[in-house]
Amino acid sequence: MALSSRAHAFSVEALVGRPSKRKLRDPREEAQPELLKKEGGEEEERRSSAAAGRKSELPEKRSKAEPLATTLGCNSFGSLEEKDIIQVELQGSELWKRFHDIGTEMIITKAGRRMFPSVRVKVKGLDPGKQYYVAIDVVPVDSKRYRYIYHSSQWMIAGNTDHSCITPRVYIHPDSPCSGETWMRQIISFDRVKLTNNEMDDKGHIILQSMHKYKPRVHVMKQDSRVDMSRIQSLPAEGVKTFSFKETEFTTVTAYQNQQITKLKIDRNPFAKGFRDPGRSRYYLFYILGLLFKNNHWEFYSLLKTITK
Amino acid sequence: MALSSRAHAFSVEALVGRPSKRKLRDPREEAQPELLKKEGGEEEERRSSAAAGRKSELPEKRSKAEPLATTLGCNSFGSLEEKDIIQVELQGSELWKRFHDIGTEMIITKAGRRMFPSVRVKVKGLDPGKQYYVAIDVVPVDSKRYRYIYHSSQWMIAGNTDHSCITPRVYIHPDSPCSGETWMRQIISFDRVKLTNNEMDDKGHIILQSMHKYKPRVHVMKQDSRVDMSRIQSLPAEGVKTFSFKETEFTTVTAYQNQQITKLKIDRNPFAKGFRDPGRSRYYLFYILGLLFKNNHWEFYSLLKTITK
DNA sequence: TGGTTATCACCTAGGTGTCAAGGT
DNA sequence: ACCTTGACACCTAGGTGATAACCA
Repeated sequence: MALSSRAHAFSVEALVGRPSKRKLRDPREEAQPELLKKEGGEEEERRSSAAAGRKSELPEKRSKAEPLATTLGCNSFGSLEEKDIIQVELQGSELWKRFHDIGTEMIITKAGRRMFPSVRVKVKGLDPGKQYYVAIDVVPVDSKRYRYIYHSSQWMIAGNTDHSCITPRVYIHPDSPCSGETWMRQIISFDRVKLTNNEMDDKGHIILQSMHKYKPRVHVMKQDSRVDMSRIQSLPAEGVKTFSFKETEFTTVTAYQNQQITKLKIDRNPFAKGFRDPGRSRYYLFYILGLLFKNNHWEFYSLLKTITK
Repeated sequence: MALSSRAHAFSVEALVGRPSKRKLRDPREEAQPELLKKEGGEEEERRSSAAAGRKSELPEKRSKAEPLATTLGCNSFGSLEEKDIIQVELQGSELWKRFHDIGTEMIITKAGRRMFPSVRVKVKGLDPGKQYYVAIDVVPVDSKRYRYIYHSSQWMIAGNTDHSCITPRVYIHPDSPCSGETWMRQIISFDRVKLTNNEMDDKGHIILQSMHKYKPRVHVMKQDSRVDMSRIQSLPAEGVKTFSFKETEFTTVTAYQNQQITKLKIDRNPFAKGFRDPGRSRYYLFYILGLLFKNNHWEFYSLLKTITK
């Protein structure tokens, strides 16, 4: 029945509170999957010509036609039996770019932490009748370890790391396997992927090292009934189309370094709503209202329940 | 800012409250999947001999060895390439039986309602290296409509219904497809299946008619790469092993009829914890404590937060 | 010093039975 | 008279950044 000292400390803090400095910004983008943005998906390991086409079928808030790299090769999957023009478009790339301009950071924890923003894509050019797996992994951008310099708000190289001996874990999209038709009809979201710094992780999370630069990659694979894809932990050697997006690069951290990143995360991630400034901490609200209901705790509580809904 | 009249009505109700009549019972069973019980899985459409074996490897609270029907047929999947002794055991059948003895009721709603208890099974006898789908559906037990007679606490036949023109929807376990090895290593839970009375449901829920008797069936199917199993809404004609359990029969309702069922659900379903009697309704607790903290709402609130954690 | 960890208050998301109102 | 519906209080489950303690 004793008061938690932590709770009290927290509430005092809340009373002092910082004033609201939040900028007014375009809401949603991450929150509303139905608002699609067109962005370029760049195929990795490009072996064949890539057509840089312009895309503008869908309306955009800020019309920004970006070059869209499409795959036109005919050597994928080791056969010629399909049109073979697979495109992958990043969704919500406006938000990704906003983070990228600051220097995206992703928290990694022992238990596993989701990415925000999450990787969401639309795929085109699949054979509607065929079965595909869609997967994601995260690979190092370089072999450097980084350090954040507060006074200059910059990331500096702080050393070298050899990633070559670790094969990245692959997260297979839970809808896999699924027909090309179904994949193409929906936005493919990897919002449940978790990143961890625990090298002994046994929950299938993606294992990364803190203070390093990485980029997510999206893979599209045709079903191979000889392999139990649902349980593999690394990619098959062939028959895989791989895409990545410059704006999704990030630096792994165990605590945010750049406060602008923190602010943007709080602003956009619904789960961080509790840290958005105005009305921060119900303690304060409760305290003020408490003064108004000195003699009727019952109505006090009822009113609070109603207001804070 | 006005007080919700509903909220007030509810709180008055809470003050009056019913006294606790809850019986002391064995906790968990549904809540703890790691406590396994052995029960008989009875194959439907039995074409071949079934061995009624005794099972007692695992300890039971009330030792109750039940006949376990196993499938020994050799005509499944249209081939002889496997051992073909698939067993399916219902998990948590103690709880199912408790409900069954009263007369299990399942609520169905327009939006879809989960089952409680949920169907959880263990499968044996699969080919570890082969891929399987595991699915569930719910079929009528008879063609009768039922009515609950309060004063006699009994279900009576109230009319006839023709179910013959509707094919039941199938819910494919989200882990499907998966290797026999993986299926056999885990408890297969269908806790996310939802039942609905909305014939126009477009969310893939299982559509049932209220006031009718049904039973869930578990299906085990070998993967057929020619069919996109992930999207089918009805069972394939062949290559399917089907199991059901007498104790999982239930009557569909839109509101519970038998109060013993309500009590047992509240007792066992974690999501109904708010209706367990002692301490029911925080309103009451808040009110009493409010009297003790007449002059310090701040500590009042802090204390409550601590206690109600 | 600089990075990591566990715990916390605060959220989102959604599964319960209750109740009053609606429907047939 | 009996069944259905929708709003609601109350939960479970779990995703956030803040914070302080910890560690090398």
